[in-house]
Amino acid sequence: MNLFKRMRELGFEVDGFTLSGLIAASCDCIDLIKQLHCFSVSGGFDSYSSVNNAFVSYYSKSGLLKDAVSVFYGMDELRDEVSWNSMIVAYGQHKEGAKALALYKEMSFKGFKIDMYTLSSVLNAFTSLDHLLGGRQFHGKLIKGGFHRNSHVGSGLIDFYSKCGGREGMSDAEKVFREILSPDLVIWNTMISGYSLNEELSEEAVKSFRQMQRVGHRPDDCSFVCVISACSSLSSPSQGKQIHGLAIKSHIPWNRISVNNSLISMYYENGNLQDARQVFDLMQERNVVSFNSMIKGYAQHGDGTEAFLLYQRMLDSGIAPNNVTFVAILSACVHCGKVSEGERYFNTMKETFKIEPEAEHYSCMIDLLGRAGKLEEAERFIDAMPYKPGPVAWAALLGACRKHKSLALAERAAKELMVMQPLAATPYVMLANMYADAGQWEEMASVRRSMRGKRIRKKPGCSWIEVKKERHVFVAEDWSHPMIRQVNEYLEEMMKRMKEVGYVMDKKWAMVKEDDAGEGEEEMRLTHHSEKLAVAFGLMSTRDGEEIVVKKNLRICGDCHNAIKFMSKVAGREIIVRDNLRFHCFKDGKCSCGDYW
DNA sequence: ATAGGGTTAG
Repeated sequence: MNLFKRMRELGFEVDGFTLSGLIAASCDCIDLIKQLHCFSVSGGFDSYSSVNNAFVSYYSKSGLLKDAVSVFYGMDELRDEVSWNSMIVAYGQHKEGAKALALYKEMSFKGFKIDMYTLSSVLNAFTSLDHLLGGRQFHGKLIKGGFHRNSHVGSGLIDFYSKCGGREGMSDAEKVFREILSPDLVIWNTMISGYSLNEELSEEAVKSFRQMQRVGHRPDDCSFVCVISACSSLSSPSQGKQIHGLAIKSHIPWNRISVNNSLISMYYENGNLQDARQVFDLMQERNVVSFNSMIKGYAQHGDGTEAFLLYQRMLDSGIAPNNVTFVAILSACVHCGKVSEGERYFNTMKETFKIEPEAEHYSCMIDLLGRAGKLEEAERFIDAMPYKPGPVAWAALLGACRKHKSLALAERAAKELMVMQPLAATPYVMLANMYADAGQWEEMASVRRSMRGKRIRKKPGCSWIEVKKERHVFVAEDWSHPMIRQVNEYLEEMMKRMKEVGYVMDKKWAMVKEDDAGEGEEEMRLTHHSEKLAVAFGLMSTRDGEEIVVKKNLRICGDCHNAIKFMSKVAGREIIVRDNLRFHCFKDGKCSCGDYW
C-alpha cells in the first residue's frame, strides 16, 4: 500500500494490473480493501473485469460476503468465467452451498465454459452442504469427463468423501486416492485429515503420514496439524510425543501457531496437562484457538480455577472470546460445580460480547444446574431454551436425574431421548438402573423387556492403555487379550487387599444385561469392567513412577471409580482415567474430581 | 483476476 502511494505521488500511471495486485495484498484488511474499492470506482477501474473479480474474491476471503455479492451482481455484461468461479468459491467459503450450486447451474445454462476451477469449487459446495448423493452423482460426471485425476478435483473428492461419506466414507476416499497417479502433498494431507476426522481411523492417519514421508514428501505445517490431531484421539502418548519431536526437527516455516494449538490438545487428551501447558507457555504468538484449547484442557481435568485465570489472561492480552471459548469455560464450571460463576459467564457472553448462545451452551447450563442438584431450574431451562432441545440436552438432564435420584423427571428425559435416538441404549440402561435402585422391580423389568423387544444392546465398555509404546485394548467380559489370565489373577489378588482396607463392591452398577443374574455373577461382571482390567494391566506391567493413562469409551462406572481410588492407594501409584466426559486423576485413594462427576 | 488440505467445541 505504501508503495502504491509513492507510485502515485511520483506520477506513475496506475492500471488494472496494479490494482488487482494491491487487492490481493490487502486481504484481511477490510479498511484497505474498501479504500481501494472507492479509488477504483472513482478512477473508472470498475470497467475492468479483472479488478472486479479480484474484489469478489478478496471481499469474500475477508468475510464480507455481501460486498462480494454486490460487486458480482454489479458487473452485468462484464461477468466472465473467472467472475462466476470466484463467486461460486465465495458462496462455498461462507457455507452457502445451495447458492453456489444455483450459480453453477445458471452459469452452465448461460453457456459459460466450465473448467477445473469451476469443478473443484462445486465439489466444495457439495461438501459444505453435506450432500452425499449429489456429490456422488457429480463424481460420476467428473469421471466421464476424465477430470477426477486432476489434483484439485481429486483432493476435493477425497475431502468430500471423508467428511460426508459416513461410515464407508474413507474407503471411497481411498478409491479416489488410488486412481491418482502421483499424489502431491495436498492430496496426502487430505487423506491424513480424513483419517483423523474419522476417529476410529486415527491409526491410519499416522500410517499414512509415515507412508507419505517414505515416498519422498516433506510434511508441511498442515500435515503436522492433521497427524497431531489424530494422535489426540489415539490414546498413545508416545506416538504424539515422537511426532512433536519430528515437528521441531523439521523447522516448519510459517504457521507454527496452529501446529502448537494441535499439540496442546494432543497433550491434554493424553492426560498430560503439564506438557500441554508447556507448549502453550512457549508459544511466541497465540490466538483464540490456543486459549480455547488450553481452557478446555483445564476444564476436562476439572481445574476450574486455572481455566478462569486463563480466560482472564486472554481478555487482558486483547483476544476476544468466541462461542467455543464459552463452551470451554462453561464446561469447566460444569466439572467443578461452579453454578453462580457459570450463570455469570453465560450472561457475560450475551451481554458483553454479544454472542448468541447456541444449543451447546444451553446444554452446558442444563448440565451445570442439574449436576448441582438444581433439577427444577434445569427443567425450566430446557423448557425455555430457544432451540428444540437435542439429545445432548436431554442426556445431561437424565444424567442429573440419575445422580440426584429424581425418577419422575428421569422418565420424561428418557422418553424424549428414546424418540430422538431410537437405538441408543443409555436411556434404557439408566432408567432400569434407577428403578432397581428405587426397588421398583416391575418397572425395571418392563424397561428391560422393551429394550430386548427392540433389540437394543448396551455398547460394550472398552478401555485402552499404552504400555511400552504399545496400545492394549480391554473389553468388558471379553477374554481376547493375550494376558487376560494374568490380569484377572492380579486383579483378584488386588481386590482382596482392597477389601481389607475398606473397599466394598457397589453392586447396583452391575448392569443387568439379559436376564436375572445370580449373586456371584454380578460380582464377576463388575470385576471385569474394562477400566478395571486396563488399570490392573497398567499396574502389573509398569514400574513405579511410570504414568498410567487409561482411556474409556463410556462413562466410568461408580463402582470402578471407587475401586480405582482403592487401587491407587493399595499400589501407591497415580492413575489417570479419561472417560467420555472428563479426566479422573486417582492418587492416594482420592480422585481429582472430588467425587463430583 | 479464480480452484484442493489444517487447530478449539459435544
